[in-house]
Amino acid sequence: MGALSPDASEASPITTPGSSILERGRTHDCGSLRGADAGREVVLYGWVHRRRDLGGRIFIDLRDRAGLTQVVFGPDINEDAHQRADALRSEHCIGVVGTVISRADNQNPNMETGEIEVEVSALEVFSTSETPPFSVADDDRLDTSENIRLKYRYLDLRRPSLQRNFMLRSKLATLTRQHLAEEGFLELETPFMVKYTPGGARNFLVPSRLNPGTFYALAESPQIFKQLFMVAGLDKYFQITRCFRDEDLRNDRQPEFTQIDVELSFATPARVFAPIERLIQRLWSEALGVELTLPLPRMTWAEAMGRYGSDKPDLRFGLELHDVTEIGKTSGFRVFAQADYVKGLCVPPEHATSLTRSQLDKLTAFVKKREAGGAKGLAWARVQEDGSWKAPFAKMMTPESMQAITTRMGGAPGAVLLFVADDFETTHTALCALRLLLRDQLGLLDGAPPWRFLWVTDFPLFERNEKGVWVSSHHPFTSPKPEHVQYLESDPGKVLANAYDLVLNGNEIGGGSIRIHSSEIQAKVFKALGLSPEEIEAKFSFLLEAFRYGPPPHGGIALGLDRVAMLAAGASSLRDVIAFPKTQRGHDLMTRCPGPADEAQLAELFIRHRPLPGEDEG
RNA sequence: GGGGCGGUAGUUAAGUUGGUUAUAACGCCGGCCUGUCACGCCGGAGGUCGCGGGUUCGAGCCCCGUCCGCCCCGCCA
Repeated sequence: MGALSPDASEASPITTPGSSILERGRTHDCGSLRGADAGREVVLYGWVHRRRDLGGRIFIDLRDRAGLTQVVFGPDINEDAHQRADALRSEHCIGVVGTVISRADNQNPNMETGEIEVEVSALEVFSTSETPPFSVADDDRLDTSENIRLKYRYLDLRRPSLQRNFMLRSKLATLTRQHLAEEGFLELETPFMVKYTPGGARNFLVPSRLNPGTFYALAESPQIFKQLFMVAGLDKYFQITRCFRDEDLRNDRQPEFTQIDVELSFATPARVFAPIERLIQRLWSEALGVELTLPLPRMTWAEAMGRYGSDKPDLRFGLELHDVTEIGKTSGFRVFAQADYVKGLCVPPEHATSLTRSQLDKLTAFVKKREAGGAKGLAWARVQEDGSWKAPFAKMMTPESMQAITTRMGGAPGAVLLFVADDFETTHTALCALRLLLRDQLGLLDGAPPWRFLWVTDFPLFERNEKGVWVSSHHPFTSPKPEHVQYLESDPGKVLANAYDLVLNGNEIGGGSIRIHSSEIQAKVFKALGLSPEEIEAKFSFLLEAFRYGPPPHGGIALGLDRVAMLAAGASSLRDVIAFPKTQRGHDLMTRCPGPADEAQLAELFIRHRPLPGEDEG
């Protein structure tokens, strides 16, 4: 992995005193020498990973991004080099000339290059390093805070584990280009500086100096442009491109991120899925050595919500939701009888033993929290040996209903049943959150399959915003399923879309749709969204105008390269696969950005800053 | 906008009921060491307790404000 190509095939003997080791060129990287290379004279470049000074013998682990090689200094090997090696410290950047020696019975099995070491005949210190704020060499047990890492990002990026992430990311990007090109896709570019589009994600604004008082927006995605490529007949487009969204950040959300953006004409969902599945299969095969079977599984949004309470279910483990609403109606227990939905999880006996009373109380408190759905409560029951329930509310339930629920949920003796009874949204949100909490608390991923991909299809076309107004779930150009066009006016909530997400292990890694190419249907969708002709004209006139000139049926998808890389690398944060990420407050701690602009610059842009909160006017 | 956790030596952490010289580990510096591989041994240096204010005879510790980092909700595909 990540071999660095040599600058010279073999080290030439040093004939000129003082000749630079740099001039000679490296013969090998620090990860490639093996026993078979014994006897060669080599030139290596790298950083001092670790130093072990035994007095008459100084060992240095020399590091570059390809690996580590032990180099040895001694007075009997080379007096001058040994003396100068005395001053070597962590992270000095050096070059060495030396002879590869087989370590025979003294090999280090923990190192890839442990069969050999290099006896150094000449050392050149290219540059010294101050004591680093954290140890690059202690990569595997890194013990420092995120702000120190981000402030010294160039040192953080020296850590082998992060270098592995970025070498993997590079491979994913290269394979993506290669694969999509081979599938006949054109790599085309779209502008970053675009027209501001209200709605959807908040845009970053870029003031126009040439047009005072006006602004570009940084593109939140190439969406409209890729559709225009289709109108243009540049069928089968892709791009690995940056997108910008001025929204609050998360572990898996950065203000600028990279999408693998794809669009094709004469599209059906299946024609979008096929090349993307082959791409995913190739990425996993060639970058990770994992063979995936195609087609990837598919599930409708309704089924995903019903079985997992989520539109991005983690399929690596079971613990599915069971619907017992109907049985609840006649159960005698008013909480169940009066709820819109009663659904539950069945924790099997082998995991239920750790669910003590105090644990169950904690789970109850958890589902009541706002961020976990804000359910009114959690009802729990233990299935006894005879099939009866031990539950605080058991005496209010009819034996028949308890038996029916146990059967429905597959509750063996010893299992714990957990119920939420609430409206649709709360019930599913709470049980989804609970399911994921139990995944981690009960270790349900032990021995689970590592990669579970899923296409989630048939999303609702609209959802209600906080004001109860219908808004697009995806974006306003997403096509309704043909058989649902009839409900656009009468019952918008019932309309499903030709929209889909690609989910991996409970993470959304991509999403797309078949677009509307019919002006009549587009008009109906705009109408359902309550957009006036004036608004439509102001926001989308150029696209609608383009659609007057023979737009092909088309559709596409965008994959989040950062998230794909994060999951493929086994990283827990997007920051570990983005070279120079922002903090949760959008700061770059290394460059101290964002920062104020000086008055002259603002004046040139005809911008005056308003008083900040707490700042006096003028 | 909201909730939670955190900020003490270069780093990571401990710091009792508010009490006299703020501890430890790693790192760093000096010395010794020819087979280490997280080398070892001996010695040493190192502090704006995030910042500002307050309470107090006395504040790392209590109170108010503020900044920063992380996780989450809202927001965002």
